[in-house]
Amino acid sequence: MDWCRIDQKTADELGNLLPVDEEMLDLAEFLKVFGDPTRLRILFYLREKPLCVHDLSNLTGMQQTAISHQLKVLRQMRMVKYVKEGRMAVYSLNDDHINGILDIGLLHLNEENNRG
Amino acid sequence: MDWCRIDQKTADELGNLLPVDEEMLDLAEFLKVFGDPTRLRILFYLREKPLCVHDLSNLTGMQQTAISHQLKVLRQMRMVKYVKEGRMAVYSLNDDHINGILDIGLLHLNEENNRG
DNA sequence: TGAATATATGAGTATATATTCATATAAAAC
DNA sequence: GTTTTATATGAATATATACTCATATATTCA
Repeated sequence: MDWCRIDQKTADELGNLLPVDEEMLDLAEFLKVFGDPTRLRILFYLREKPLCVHDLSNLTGMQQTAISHQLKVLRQMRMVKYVKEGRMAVYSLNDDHINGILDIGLLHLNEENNRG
Repeated sequence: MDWCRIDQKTADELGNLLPVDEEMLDLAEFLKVFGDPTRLRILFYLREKPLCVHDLSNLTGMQQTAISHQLKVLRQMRMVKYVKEGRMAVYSLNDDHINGILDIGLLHLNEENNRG
């Protein structure tokens, strides 16, 4: 084997600390959701207040269909839920980890902004 | 205006709670890094131990060039740093927020796995 | 000096994806 | 019952991106 710095035993130990491949794919798929500004905005709004599609569309300045498509992604990842009120669908957050990640994101932003 | 549920005042208040557009783009770009399984693996390995490119390549089972390309992304986002040791480049984490996000990711994974 | 090793990078390619447009469904208003 | 409103969705398109291949650079070793 041609390892620069670590031996097989160390490699095995490291490997055991990580999620297995399938879990890693699931995790990447979950975290990928946070990597789009439209979805981020939706999540930031919903963390403040349950909102209907039309309001999210107006708040973000995006077309209704664009919002609906992104809400579908968020629904499929079980990150939001909704209740029907008449012809409206009122969406809200459905995953406790979203707030944690958004908060870390804000911390990161602040530190980046306070850089020389 | 045609808001289903909220008025202009509420909309303005909500808007003030969110990062402005440019910051939102930066934040999405930062969080997007976590949305790829190869980069995730690199980050999980580096959080345990500084490693050279070749070891990361062996540990992940990815080609050296693929790892180098991803390390370039991570460098440009200032999420990793490296020191040259002879002809090796030993990489390590360079952002305190990475661990927080990875930890939340693991929590999320566990909860998803403990579902019916 | 020449060969091997470690890393980086540009080009090309295949795939993913975010948005728009057209349209469907369903509830409310008239 | 027809129109309007709220939402969802399939198709098409444009863009982003992850990987591979070829290759360049730089260091170590013989």
